[in-house]
Amino acid sequence: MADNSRMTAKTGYRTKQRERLLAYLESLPGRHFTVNDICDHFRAEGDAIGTTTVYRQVERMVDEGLVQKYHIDAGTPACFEYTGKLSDETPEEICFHCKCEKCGALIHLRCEEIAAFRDHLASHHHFTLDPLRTVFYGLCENCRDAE
Amino acid sequence: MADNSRMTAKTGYRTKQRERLLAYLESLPGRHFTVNDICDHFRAEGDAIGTTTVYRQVERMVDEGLVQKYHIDAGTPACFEYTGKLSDETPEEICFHCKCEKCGALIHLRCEEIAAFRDHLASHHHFTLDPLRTVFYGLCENCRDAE
DNA sequence: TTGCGTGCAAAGGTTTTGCATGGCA
DNA sequence: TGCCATGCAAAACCTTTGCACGCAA
Repeated sequence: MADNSRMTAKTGYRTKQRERLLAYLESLPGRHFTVNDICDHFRAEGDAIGTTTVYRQVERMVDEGLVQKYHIDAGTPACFEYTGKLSDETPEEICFHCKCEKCGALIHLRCEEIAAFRDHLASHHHFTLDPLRTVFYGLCENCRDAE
Repeated sequence: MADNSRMTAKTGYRTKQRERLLAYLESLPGRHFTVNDICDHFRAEGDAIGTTTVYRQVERMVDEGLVQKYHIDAGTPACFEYTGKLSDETPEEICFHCKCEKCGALIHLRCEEIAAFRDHLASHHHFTLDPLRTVFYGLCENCRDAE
């Protein structure tokens, strides 16, 4: 590890597909996409990008820190979200996810209490919470009221 | 929905496969299994249970609240853990789970900050957190130090 | 020119579904 | 008896890999 700001190691080519993909994800920050969502978008545009390419490029962007990958549930496709390059020192910018067990709604959360809870876990229970992997399950407002 | 304490609606049959499955999971509480693990166990015993049946029974147990389901990574099989029937009305008895992504350690937590965080989610974000389904992923003390 | 990127096809693995049979109540 | 549960086979599904061709540097 410990390779700092230099990313000379492996920059990769700037292909047309990568540029289009990046521009699309960048245009909708904070929104979640599956690989299928992305492929559908470009197919609808009339200039499709191969599924394999999307998988490989998105994986590369995750490695580069431009895109976050979330595993919401087994059996469902992985979700990707453009966040831009985040510093390791500003984890507060990362948002957590709440998933409704009933209607399946996915809610983004970014508040101080969560960060505080994370700090509590670290300081009192020596557990480093991973916001990218952790999903809070429960009931959203509508589904709770409907019960 | 709104079927309260009566579970007369759908109790299901008590088949031999279900009893054996339940007895096995019950005998190793807190340990997690994949469907394949379970099938291998019974195949080794010489009296196999069909994969489809295991999937269906385990899913039913999750619905009944006897078993908890979570997944570590996309592309890997889902994990199941026997927890027994927990009451919805006794949150003090409910503990949260932290799972180390590296060594797989499962840590049980029960502290006031978590309850406070849960209240915050409910009052400020209108989200009712389900402690039985939610697993916090991250790094345990040892694995974090080893990084 | 060199070598990575692309995309089709096919494989890999997990989970679900169709359907005939068998067992519980 | 009626109906659910079982389990085999096959499908559906997400993701990865092999390989020939094309494009960036």
